[in-house]
Amino acid sequence: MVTLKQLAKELNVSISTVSKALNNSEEIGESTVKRVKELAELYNYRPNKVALSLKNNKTRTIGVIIPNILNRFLAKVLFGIEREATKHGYNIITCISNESLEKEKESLQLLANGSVDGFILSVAQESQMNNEVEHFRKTIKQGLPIVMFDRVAHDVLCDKVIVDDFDATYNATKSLINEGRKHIVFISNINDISVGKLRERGYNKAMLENVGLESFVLKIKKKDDHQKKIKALFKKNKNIDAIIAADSSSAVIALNTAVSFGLKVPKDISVIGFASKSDSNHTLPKLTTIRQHAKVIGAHAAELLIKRIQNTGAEVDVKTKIVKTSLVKNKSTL
Amino acid sequence: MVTLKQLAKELNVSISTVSKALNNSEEIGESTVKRVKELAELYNYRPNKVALSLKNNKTRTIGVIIPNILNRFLAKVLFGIEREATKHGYNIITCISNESLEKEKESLQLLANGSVDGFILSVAQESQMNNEVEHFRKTIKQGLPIVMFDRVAHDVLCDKVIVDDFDATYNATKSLINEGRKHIVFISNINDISVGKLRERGYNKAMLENVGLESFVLKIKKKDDHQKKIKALFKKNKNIDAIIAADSSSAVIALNTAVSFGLKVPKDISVIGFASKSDSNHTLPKLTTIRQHAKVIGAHAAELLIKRIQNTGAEVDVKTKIVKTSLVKNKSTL
DNA sequence: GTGAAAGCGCTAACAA
DNA sequence: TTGTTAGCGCTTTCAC
Repeated sequence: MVTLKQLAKELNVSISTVSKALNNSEEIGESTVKRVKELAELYNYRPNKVALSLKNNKTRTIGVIIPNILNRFLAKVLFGIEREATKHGYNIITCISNESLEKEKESLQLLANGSVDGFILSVAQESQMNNEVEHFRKTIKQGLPIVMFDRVAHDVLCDKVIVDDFDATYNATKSLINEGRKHIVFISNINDISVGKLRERGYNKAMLENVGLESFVLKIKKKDDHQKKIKALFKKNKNIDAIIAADSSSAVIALNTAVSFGLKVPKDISVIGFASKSDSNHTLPKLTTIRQHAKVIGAHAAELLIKRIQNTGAEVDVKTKIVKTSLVKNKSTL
Repeated sequence: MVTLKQLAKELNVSISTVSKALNNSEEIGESTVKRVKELAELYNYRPNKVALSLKNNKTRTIGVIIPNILNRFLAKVLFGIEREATKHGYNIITCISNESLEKEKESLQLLANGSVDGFILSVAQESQMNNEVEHFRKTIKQGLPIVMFDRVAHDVLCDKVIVDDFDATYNATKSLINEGRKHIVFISNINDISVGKLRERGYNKAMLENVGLESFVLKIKKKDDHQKKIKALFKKNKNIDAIIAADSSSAVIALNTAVSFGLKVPKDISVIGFASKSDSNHTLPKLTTIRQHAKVIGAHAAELLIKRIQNTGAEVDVKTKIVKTSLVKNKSTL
């Protein structure tokens, strides 16, 4: 990499002259500016990012801590973050907590050494289960803002971007009830995390509001054989006529299992699930889904963080942005 | 963030004393070391990463350029990279090229300003289609090593990690032939990229080797309705008894379509596809898959890059590592 | 055993 | 109009 020093030497001017010329300072003479710019162009000069970071005490880099990159929703949020960040001239350093509290803490600490200007994260399952939030507070106290999305720690004061999980499941369940479904089962593979619980509550509320309907919740644990559990459900309960799934795996497996059991979807049974467009394009019939607009969530998170980074001093109140889900009706419901 | 300067001031010693004490230099007196370390601990001192990077002209950061984060395989490789990098004390800056040559170039250029010590990347579709490699060469010439994985540019001199695409499809096709299948269709959604072409060739070779068998390739384009195309295939060709898919979408859709057409899988028809474990767990019957060991690929790529970064000067020959796929037989084949 | 000073690449206040 | 200097945080050589 060429440096200002080398350019200066070759041009027989001082370093600061070169710097100013490149930054279009009014101070420098026209001809000098031209000479400098030409040489810089020739050598493809780029200001050293590290030096700038040190000078400005700003890295223009965001730390993103994701619990699981193989989760389609989270990957999509990351995509949204990356795009928005790039638009504003920020890079992202990605860490994967792997749902582990320890790794989450480490990543936070490691990047809080001047590597990043702030964080965007979704809380690891383990952290949520243990209700551990001190590491977040500590980071914020150090002057590094955090924006949480999806799985947030409600008792940490910071910007948040969340989904209307409760309402989404409530409304989806109601739409199943309106179809005339009586035996609606809620299946969830994510009961340990905040959003999973919210979704269950939304379902329960809708069911409770309708006399004669009884809640029926099937919780899948990580170690369970997902397919087996759902097959067993169908075997034991022949009268199930609707499924609402809190996660895409449960939704897809439930739909495919129903089909393989000879049930007609959606005639005999409806299926709705939190899932992506791609999930719904892979099933036959196409799955009716609750879409979370992951990319939008990512973009909002990035935007909130960047605003906060650039507003240090001006103590703005923390914001919680709710990104509404959409119920996209496909062929797995009436 | 606390700096050495602040610690030095508070302790009434010089900055260099503090620095040496923290780095366990023999020069410094025992008691001083103790005092320094205690205060550093108290203030939770961490050496500023940016300053170190500037000093050492090394960032301990890897630039990763991924064409598409929503592709499960690529996401998994990223996971592998992140894990290996973290193990070696490296961070990763992730850029998503979105299959665009322009974005790929930009990311490369942007990060070549001192932000990273090297790159790991998989070539964007557009770059492969246009056979554009100059930006890679330029980056390498600038002294920033590149490791390519999966979709590689064969005529760029750099380390590579690839999959045995040709052999994998060849062998998988042979295993279908050995099952007694006669009408084996190859479906691909990735015919524009290098690996897609290799996979097709492997299939063709196996078919050509067996008299009486005829190649039948169905190419899906990005803008096509994936489900419709595959449905039409089954409608027009009632005698298809095996599918081999170059990508997971095609595999999953083919399997589900076959089932919905009343075909018994695997009695009437076998399905094999390049796919992940999770894909195969979502279908009924479970999909027989060609596994690419994405995490291993990521880990190898990171390892290769880090070795090369740390070996500057010692001009090691470029390596191409082939990570063998495994054919995991599930219930969609005999 | 401790400190001063230089230097990594850059910007900006100040001097000339 | 151009140059000198200091400083961002750190390490390291050299002096004391």
